Amino acid sequence: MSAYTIGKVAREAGVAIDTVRYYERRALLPPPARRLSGYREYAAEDVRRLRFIRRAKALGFALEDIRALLDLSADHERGVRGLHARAQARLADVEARITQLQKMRRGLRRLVDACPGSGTLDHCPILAALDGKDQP
Amino acid sequence: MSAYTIGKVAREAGVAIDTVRYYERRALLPPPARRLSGYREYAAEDVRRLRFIRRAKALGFALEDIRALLDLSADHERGVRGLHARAQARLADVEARITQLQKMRRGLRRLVDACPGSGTLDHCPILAALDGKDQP
DNA sequence: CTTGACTCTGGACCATGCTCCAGGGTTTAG
DNA sequence: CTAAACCCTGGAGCATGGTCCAGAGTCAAG
Repeated sequence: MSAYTIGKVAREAGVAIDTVRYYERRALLPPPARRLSGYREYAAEDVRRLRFIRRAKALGFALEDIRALLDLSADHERGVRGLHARAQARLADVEARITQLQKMRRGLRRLVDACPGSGTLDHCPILAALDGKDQP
Repeated sequence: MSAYTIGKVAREAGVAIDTVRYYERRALLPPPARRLSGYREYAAEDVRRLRFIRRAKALGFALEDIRALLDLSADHERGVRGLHARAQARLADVEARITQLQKMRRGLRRLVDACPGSGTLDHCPILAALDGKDQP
């Protein structure tokens, strides 16, 4: 069992040292073992966990969500079901965003194409792109 | 021209009153007309603008980005030169966001599809999928 | 052994995007 | 006319997700 210092585990996982301690405070990482000196000691498992957190963050999960994901991953009763549901919810959200952004892209494209120089269209296609009745 | 009070415009757009004033400070909304009493007076256009802001925010745009988009549309309406280039820059930004979200979608789909939603954690690939060597 | 790199704690600080408050004045329904 | 509902300003406070710091102790290479 190679043991990592906080600096090592941070480098391996690609995050800042302060971030590691911050995640510990936020309970995304369990309180690590300590040397007699008080130095934190991490294991390879923690590197994996940190990478998991980083990737989940990149997928748009909030830290609280990620904590929930990690908790579920340790829960043999409801773990799998919960993970599946949460990933699906996140997926639905991402798909909705893509749809909206595509609308905005159409609006911007029209703007770019339609006014090579100047000339006024009465209605701006950008605002119109996201127009619509109200239940976002 | 029906005029809206700040409370009305906020309700119509689905945001808080304080948020409207905050957006004014951040120049996402132009300084509105005032009554003699000092009360702000808004028009239907402002409701539209606020809704746009809300939706753009839901898409993950920062307020600064949204301000840029709004400036673009305002400049469009008054035929300002240089619009074309800026619109193209915004378009590139939106396209980058779409690409990024599509990546997320692929990642999430892999998780959702691969996970049966039942069974034991050892068979749930979500954790495994978020694991792995490092090149995010 | 010394020196430079590393780690500890607790708390301050940052940017973003609100949200709330006090202590006023204004509007409007009845 | 009056009470309830609304609006004003300026500034403080909050949640998120970190980031930085001082002042002190620890570790490892040479």
